[in-house]
Amino acid sequence: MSNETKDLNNYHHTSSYSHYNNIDSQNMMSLPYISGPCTYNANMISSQIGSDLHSSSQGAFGFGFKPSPSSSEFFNPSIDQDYNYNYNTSHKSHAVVGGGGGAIIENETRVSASPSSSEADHHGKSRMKREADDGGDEQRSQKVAKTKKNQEKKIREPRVSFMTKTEVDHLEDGYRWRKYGQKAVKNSPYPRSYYRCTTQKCNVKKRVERSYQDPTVVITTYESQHNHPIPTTRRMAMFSGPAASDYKSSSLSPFSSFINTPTSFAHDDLFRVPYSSVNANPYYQQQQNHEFQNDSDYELLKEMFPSVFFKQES
DNA sequence: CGGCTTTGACCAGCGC
DNA sequence: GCGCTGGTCAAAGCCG
Repeated sequence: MSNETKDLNNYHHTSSYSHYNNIDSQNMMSLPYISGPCTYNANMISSQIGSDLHSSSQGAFGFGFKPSPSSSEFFNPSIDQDYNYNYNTSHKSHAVVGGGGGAIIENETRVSASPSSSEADHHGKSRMKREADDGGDEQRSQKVAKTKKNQEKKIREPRVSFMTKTEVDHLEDGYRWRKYGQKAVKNSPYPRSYYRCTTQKCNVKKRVERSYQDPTVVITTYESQHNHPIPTTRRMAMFSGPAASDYKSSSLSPFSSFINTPTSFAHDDLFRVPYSSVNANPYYQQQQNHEFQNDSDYELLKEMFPSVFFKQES
């Protein structure tokens, strides 16, 4: 058990509960009931992805979870668009996935589209603060001015939230993260941990918090996008994955930890076992059921999660 | 010794 | 204006 897990356990039953704090539950979108092989409803996802993400030139959220096979059961991706789009739809459902390994897994997958300005403000603020701190107190006043300027330009990073049913708090996703903060969340017994990608010039952050409603669920929110391949050092040895330079061929993705296509885990036996029956690959769904309404939906998903699709198409 | 976590302090936004 | 809250910083400590 990780230190963080111990800490989280210590926080248990220390205060009252509220909602998924930063996950806008009212605006979250859930996938319909799924039985049998879990084919992810890519239609619903893609229709929620904003054009900002779609038009991203940096690729996509190139990450994939590597939860402990023994403890992690499932995870759900949701997309917290975090832009000023108006979504009038709100669906909620549960999926019951019959696992080939014998496990029955119940999950709820939501796509969140909650516009939020405070986050971006903090994002810009912190960057400004760091710049100012590097230069000493003299630049502190400049920081204020910069901050005001920055507020005029509210650049919001795309965010993707995943709800993962796992005992592991910090899921392995192939990237290296440095924890830079932990905060107690209002009305939640579980703290929220803040991580930053350790790669230089990569400002991807992620928040990890355990759902108060279901302590077995970990909510991971990624912010921004990696501008570098998955590092090959240390943890990557666990993946037996592609070389860092071979980013496009990586099998690691938000989907890949619960997708079991022959190519997805061909090199990772540990991966295959716990997710052997779960197929949530949207492309797989397209192939099997032709449920994509149009090519743009598929293309959109491809941009969001290229590592899945490159694997599929290779 | 480098990388990472911990943790109290700080700051800005927001609501009252 | 004040208090609350979320997000971040950074010093200190831990660990391999």
